[in-house]
Amino acid sequence: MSLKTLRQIFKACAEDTRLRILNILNGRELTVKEICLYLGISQPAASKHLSRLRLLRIVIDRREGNLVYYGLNLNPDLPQRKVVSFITSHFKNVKAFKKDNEAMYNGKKKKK
Amino acid sequence: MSLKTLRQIFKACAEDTRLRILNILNGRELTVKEICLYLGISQPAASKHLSRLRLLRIVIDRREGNLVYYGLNLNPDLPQRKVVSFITSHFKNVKAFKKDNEAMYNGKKKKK
DNA sequence: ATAGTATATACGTATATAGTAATATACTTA
DNA sequence: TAAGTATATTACTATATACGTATATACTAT
Repeated sequence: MSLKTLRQIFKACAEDTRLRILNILNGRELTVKEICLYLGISQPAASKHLSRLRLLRIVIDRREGNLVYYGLNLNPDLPQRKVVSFITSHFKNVKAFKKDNEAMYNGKKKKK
Repeated sequence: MSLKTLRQIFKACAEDTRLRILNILNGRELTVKEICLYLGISQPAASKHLSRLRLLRIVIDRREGNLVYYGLNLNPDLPQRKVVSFITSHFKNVKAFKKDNEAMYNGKKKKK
């Protein structure tokens, strides 16, 4: 693999909102609207971050009528999968991740 | 750990030169000058990248007379150590890394 | 102290990108 | 068809940062 690819993957993960997106997408598919709701971010912001992650094949999208579902790209051959698995498995104790998970299970925007 | 810390660590690793520095520092200490030589970069560039890695405690420095030796921070409790170990263990096949390793063993600036 | 070597910092410039607001597109339903 | 909902894109602004040049600091040796 190329240095450029490795750098791009790390860069894509080197941002708060995108890290939070990767965390809540771990193990499930979510629509853009749900992502906005759980993370408390605007729709264009979510869409732009998701676009970036999608272009790098870190996430994959699937349209179903009106909705677009996003999920982690689980292809085991891809280096991006390695990075995402690394994040989701080694950094579960990040406070912001825990909060987002709670917001997700409550099905509403996080309070604090 | 905080989201900010995680993001900063990833950001610090999301750059070609810094990735290359982490690769050649794996398993050894090098002076700034050696790093410049092996990677073919200017001294201020090396110094600035090293400064950034040092502030995040990804690398540690040790002055010996005129020289400053840099090495990876091997403290096993630090999350930054996890990230660096992940990079050095999972991405050995990056072409640029192999070239840099050859340049290092030849003790001179990489040719191509 | 002076000169020489190694390293760090400051400054200007160029580029990337995160955020917001507005608009555009895709699809559904009436 | 028109209206409504979901998503994507564009245009703008602000901030971050990578790079080169020049300069400053730290140390050694004479």
